[in-house]
Amino acid sequence: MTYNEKYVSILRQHDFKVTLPRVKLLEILDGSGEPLSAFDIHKTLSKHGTDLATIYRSLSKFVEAGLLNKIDFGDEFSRYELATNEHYHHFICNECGKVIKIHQCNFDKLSKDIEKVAGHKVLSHEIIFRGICNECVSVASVAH
Amino acid sequence: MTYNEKYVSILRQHDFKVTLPRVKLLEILDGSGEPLSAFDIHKTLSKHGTDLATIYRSLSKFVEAGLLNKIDFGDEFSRYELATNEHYHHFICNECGKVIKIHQCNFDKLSKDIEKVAGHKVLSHEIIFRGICNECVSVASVAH
DNA sequence: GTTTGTGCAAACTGTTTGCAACTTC
DNA sequence: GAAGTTGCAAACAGTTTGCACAAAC
Repeated sequence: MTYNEKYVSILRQHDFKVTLPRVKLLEILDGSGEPLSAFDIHKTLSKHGTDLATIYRSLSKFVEAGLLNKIDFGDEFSRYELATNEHYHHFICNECGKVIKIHQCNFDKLSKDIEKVAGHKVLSHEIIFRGICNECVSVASVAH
Repeated sequence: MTYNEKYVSILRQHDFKVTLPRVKLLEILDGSGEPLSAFDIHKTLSKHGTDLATIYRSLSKFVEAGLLNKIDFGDEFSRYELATNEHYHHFICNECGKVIKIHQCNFDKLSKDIEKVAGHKVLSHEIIFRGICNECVSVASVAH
């Protein structure tokens, strides 16, 4: 079987065996602009006969290997996205549920402040913004 | 039965009937410096014969009423804390697991930036810091 | 041929729900 | 006494695990 070379080489680099469920899983996550749940991925992968258990097993191995990030928005399930070098956070639209990347972040300064004032060593931070996305904002203003 | 007047009046203010599980639940959360899970609360309340289901029911009603905040740190369960007017975030120590309130926050500015640049209306934000707390930092430095 | 991954079914864990009995107001 | 709350048991949803077979290297 011949797979998309991009994902094959990612898998090889991490000493993972190359299988259809894994290649497709990476392809799906890479193609999606948003973090996806195991269920989201299963919607597509089940067409190839792939089981949810297999998806969960790959997801957790890939997170462990640093290939994926696991994200928790406080709703029913965890979501996963490809890990990159970019530093960003997530904005969730209250209206449409869309998840948007936010690149603005002034946290180096804030982390240093916390370290100085309280003495805690800050190693990482996650921010979740909630509100109304630009598209839903304009829909609302037209409706009125 | 006679209960701590503080929690009785909170319940009355929100039109909740005053019962032992509810008064004690508020008392436990108020007494704890940290957000607690339903299980944590059950550890104490089960001594009075209170069921986990009752705790979950009260927690979700209280969250809905704005009395409590529900917090998700991405581990197995949700945590709850009394809602206050203070604005703060959470720091989780990687070593001891302690949850510490962080009052520093420069987000009004950042939120305005996001609104200006991307057009999303930011209504709220949650930040989770992770690292090593001041106590664990000093233990580590002594150990070396 | 050894190691690793897979599908299937069953288990597990945090949370929710149906219901009849019981409290609160 | 009407409305809301409780304990118990059973259900539920997302996730994990045991196992025998199969694919990757």
